Amino acid sequence: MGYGEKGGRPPFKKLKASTKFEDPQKGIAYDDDGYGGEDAYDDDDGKTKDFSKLELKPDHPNRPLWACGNGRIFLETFSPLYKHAYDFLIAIAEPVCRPESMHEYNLTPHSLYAAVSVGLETETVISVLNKLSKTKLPKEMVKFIHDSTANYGKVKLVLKKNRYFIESPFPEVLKTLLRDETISRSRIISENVNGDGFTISKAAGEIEGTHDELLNEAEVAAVAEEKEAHSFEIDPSQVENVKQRCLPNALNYPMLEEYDFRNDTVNPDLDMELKPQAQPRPYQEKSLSKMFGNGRARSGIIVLPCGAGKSLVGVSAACRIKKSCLCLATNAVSVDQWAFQFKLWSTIREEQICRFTSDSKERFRGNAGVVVTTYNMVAFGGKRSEESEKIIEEIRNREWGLLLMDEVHVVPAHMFRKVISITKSHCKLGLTATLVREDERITDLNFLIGPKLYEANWLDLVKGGFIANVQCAEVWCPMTKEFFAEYLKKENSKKRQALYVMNPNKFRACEFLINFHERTRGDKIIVFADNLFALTEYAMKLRKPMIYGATSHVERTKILQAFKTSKDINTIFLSKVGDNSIDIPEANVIIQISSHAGSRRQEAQRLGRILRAKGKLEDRMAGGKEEYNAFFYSLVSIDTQEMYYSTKRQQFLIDQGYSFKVITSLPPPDEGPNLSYHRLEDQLALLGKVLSAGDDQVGLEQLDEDADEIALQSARRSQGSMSAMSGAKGMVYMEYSTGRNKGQGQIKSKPKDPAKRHFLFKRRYGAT
DNA sequence: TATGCCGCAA
DNA sequence: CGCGGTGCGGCATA
Repeated sequence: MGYGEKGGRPPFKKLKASTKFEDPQKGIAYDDDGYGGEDAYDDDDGKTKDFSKLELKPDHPNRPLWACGNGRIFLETFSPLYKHAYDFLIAIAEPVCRPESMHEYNLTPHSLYAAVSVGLETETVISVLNKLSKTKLPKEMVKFIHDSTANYGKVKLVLKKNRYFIESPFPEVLKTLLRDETISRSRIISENVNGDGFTISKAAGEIEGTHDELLNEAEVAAVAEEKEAHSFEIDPSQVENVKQRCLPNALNYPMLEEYDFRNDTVNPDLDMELKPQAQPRPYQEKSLSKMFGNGRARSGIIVLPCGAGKSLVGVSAACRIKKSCLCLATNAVSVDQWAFQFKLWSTIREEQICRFTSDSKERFRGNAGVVVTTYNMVAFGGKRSEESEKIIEEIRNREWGLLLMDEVHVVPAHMFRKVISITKSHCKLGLTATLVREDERITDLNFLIGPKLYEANWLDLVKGGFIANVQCAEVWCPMTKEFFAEYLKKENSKKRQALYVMNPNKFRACEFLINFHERTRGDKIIVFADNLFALTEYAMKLRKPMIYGATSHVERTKILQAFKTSKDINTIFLSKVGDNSIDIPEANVIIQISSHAGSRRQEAQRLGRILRAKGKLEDRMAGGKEEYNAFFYSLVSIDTQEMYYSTKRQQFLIDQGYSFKVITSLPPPDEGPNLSYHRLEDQLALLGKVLSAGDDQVGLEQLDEDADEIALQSARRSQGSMSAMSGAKGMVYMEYSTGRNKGQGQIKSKPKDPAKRHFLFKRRYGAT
């Protein structure tokens, strides 16, 4: 009995025969590839390191993949099959980490869901994986793929004449779904039903000419399968709930949403084509082929870096569907840009595209058109002006062919739910530069919009010359003695932040970098600071223009115009306003002097600002052979909290495939006297300013609901001078504050964030 | 009566 | 949790 198994397949002997490695663990442990050792994967359950089950194929050097039993897949980027393998992996797995020579991917139920959504079949996934893999696929992996995909693609959500239907070729599947309480409650009983209570219809489907070779077989099979479809109707307001019930973590019949736009005779056509000069690049074409692979429009998300031309993808999609399109952006500026892009790339007529924002309420003529507006306008729940009320009513009542959603990663999930419940659309396309978010709401996006259809690899786009080649560097600035002494004294995180951001050595490094890039390279520089105080101090001292929230619209455009055109304005300072929507293609250097506690999203966004620099830069540097044409610096004060956050952000960039450099000697010693704050007394003056400003803010923060405290604070502030504020007195105040809290027993009900607590108190509170 | 600017709310 | 965006009402201007 036991012998049968053993005799059938002796894995160890076979392994030894087929490789020259004596010890399989050592042989495949990547150390020889300089892959960074095993420590990086300690978070795993340990299976990653257990390579004993892998059997190397005789021709393994020709195959680019390592597949592990726990769902991890590693891809050698130097393989001649890299391109094929990349396209395939990105379709079936989640990229974890994509450095230069080795990519890491993870198979998840969601990633496999996405794979099936773009038309891949279970057996295709397994056979292609097997073909690319250096080893025979682990049994666990094959089983996992089978288990995860068995039910995918069996159920569809279809919008017909403003009514939603759940459709499937398998009536027994529909019965299974209806056994779920949520779904059966959402059902609407309609006429024309058969004995099972389902409507039967012909589900026709034609295949479009161009195909991805990998998808071809699967698609033919898929189309052949659906000769007739059974369906039942559901309540439009319950669509999201029903979708959620169908997800892999619940009933596990994820619904596909596809729009058979060519056979939609109910909704009026919109006459628009791509202009001949609009030539999508290969990766843009690829995104579109994933979306339209089977002649219908699939809902989902396309991930392209900023500056890689997301808008052309969006406009192209709208031009293929040729139905009314609702385009959502994050703010009014972005709305203008989208309207402009539609006019630029497509033949849409002026009166058929309109913007809907607080100050431009346009309406399109005829029975179809494109409306560009913001998420806020659609989701806004408060009282609207009469005009807005009318337009929003039109948006509600219309059946949209395409719901085009820009920057889906920045929109809160509840906003999406609202938008999607308000609008009725056949197809939803989400565009984003990154799916990384601090909160883990990505999974929401998966069912609110659809699976990820395509994700471009940044490094490949760099190599293809489509986006700029960026040098990322972290500049480590030592704290000056005086600033560090104060830093150690402070417990309040606000004050500490002020100190490490205003660190004179950081300022000098910043000044040096600006001078260097302005004078020796003729670059255009953006300096980012989250902290308003630091932003103004830096900008004033260096006499550079700055833009923040309070900067008027007129002023903003004036500054940006000067930055773009004038030879004299080469550096601008931006607050968080610059993170989104301010479009500055001219800039090719970014310096961060402070950033939000390790927000990877912010990092990606800012990096995106300079990625599009490519084309123009080449003109400017004609002849000179530059390896890098864009620069991204993060300035960090050594031995402060910043160091902790920066690790997180670094990891993000490394995961994205950027090499990271740490610079420790900026500014160079001989630059000393040429830069600000060379003299100790200047540094001390700055310190005084920081301390008093910090105290002021602390005061305001503590004011809240307590009247006595307000009186105390204003009295304290009226003492004014910085000497009264600094040193011992500041400490006295802190003790007073914590002591009071403790006395009233508020610590239990309202504990302070551990990170902000003074290290001396941490242990005590933690213990109780 | 149309327009632009400001402060407020969530 | 602070900062920024957004729509809207109110107010003043021409």
